[in-house]
Amino acid sequence: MARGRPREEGIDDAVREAVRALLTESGYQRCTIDAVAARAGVGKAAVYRRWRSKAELVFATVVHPVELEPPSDTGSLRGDVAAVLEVIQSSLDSVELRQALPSLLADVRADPVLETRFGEVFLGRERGYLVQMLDRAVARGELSRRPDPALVHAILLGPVLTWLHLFTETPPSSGLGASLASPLHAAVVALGA
Amino acid sequence: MARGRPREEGIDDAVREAVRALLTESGYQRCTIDAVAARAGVGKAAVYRRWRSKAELVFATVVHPVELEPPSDTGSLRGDVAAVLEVIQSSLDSVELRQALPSLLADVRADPVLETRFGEVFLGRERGYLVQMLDRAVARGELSRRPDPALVHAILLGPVLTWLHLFTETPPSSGLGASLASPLHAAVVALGA
DNA sequence: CGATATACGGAACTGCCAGTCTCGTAAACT
DNA sequence: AGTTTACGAGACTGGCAGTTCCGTATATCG
Repeated sequence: MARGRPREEGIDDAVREAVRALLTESGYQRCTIDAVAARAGVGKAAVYRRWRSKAELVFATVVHPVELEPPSDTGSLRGDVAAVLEVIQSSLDSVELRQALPSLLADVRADPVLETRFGEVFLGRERGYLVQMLDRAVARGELSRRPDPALVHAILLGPVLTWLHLFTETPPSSGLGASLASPLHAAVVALGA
Repeated sequence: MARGRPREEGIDDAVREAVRALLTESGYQRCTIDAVAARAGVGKAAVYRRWRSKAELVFATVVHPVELEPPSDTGSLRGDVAAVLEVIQSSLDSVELRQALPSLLADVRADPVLETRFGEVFLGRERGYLVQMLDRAVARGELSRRPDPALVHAILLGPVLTWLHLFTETPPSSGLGASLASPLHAAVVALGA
């Protein structure tokens, strides 16, 4: 049984909401813990009682809750690739995440615990889905052998990530995922030929 | 004519060398200006007289000097794509740059002047070369129309960048650029069909 | 009931680091 | 000789992450 005064309900959500608002309004650097606590109407200690660091708080707020649904079996590799690209893109294009990502990645890289968790939560899960997708394609006879999943991962995730975080221009009107689906399908096919 | 005591020769190089050493040994965060100045046997003022900020110093040390040579005309789109991938990869896989890039990108994003210069130096030049490559392919009849250069840029740069900065695993033994050449050539062909 | 354990907001405090400024001195120009 | 700018050294400012302490509130255990 839990001893002492229990954690107050609602503080977790209030803090996370404050983080999202401040990230959107001011970006990662000016989203300070003091500002977050003030905005949430909470003491700093209550924040640090729940998350070990700013990076962990932001990670838990904007990355962890992203539910990567397993992309459904669309019946063809082409359809599966298009679906995966949509999932990847939609998981990356929230305003908060685009604001936070460069600095967050830097901080995550500096914290071994967070780096491991990032690898598992973000990359590992996505990689697993890709393996399923590739195995289905092999079973259908669309690929003669299963290509290196890491290469496929880089080929599908890389262009989306790079566009959203390095390029300043707006994505093509048809949508980034849609524009990439056809060429990247061809790339995967070439890898598995 | 220059008034007053002239800048001392060699300080620029000594500082840049100290930056490279400290980035390699300790990473961006612990590569502090105090440490750089001490290592170079120089006062902090001499550093700030030459570069406006830490981000600008690191940028000038590890990004600016990267000479992106125009990829030569290999006679085929396939060869050109392979050559471009090699240039991109080799411009990104120095130890210092891999250590610095996440934090450097975050700092560059926060400084409008640097962000503009980064876009011109790094992205703009590369983009120009891609346009030349695509125009040659169209002239040869390998592509029926010139695809959106920004999409091609994302497709070629994205996988390399993502692998080097997000993935912890080592590149395939044949080399990252070589492994990506064939599938990404297929992607470009699909885009320009 | 009282003792204990944990939570709360508020605020003071530490430590690190980027960036600025000052001092005494040196090296060029006019 | 006088002016201007550079130099190393080091003091200083300011912002922010993270810690600690205070007075208080709320739970369980005996």
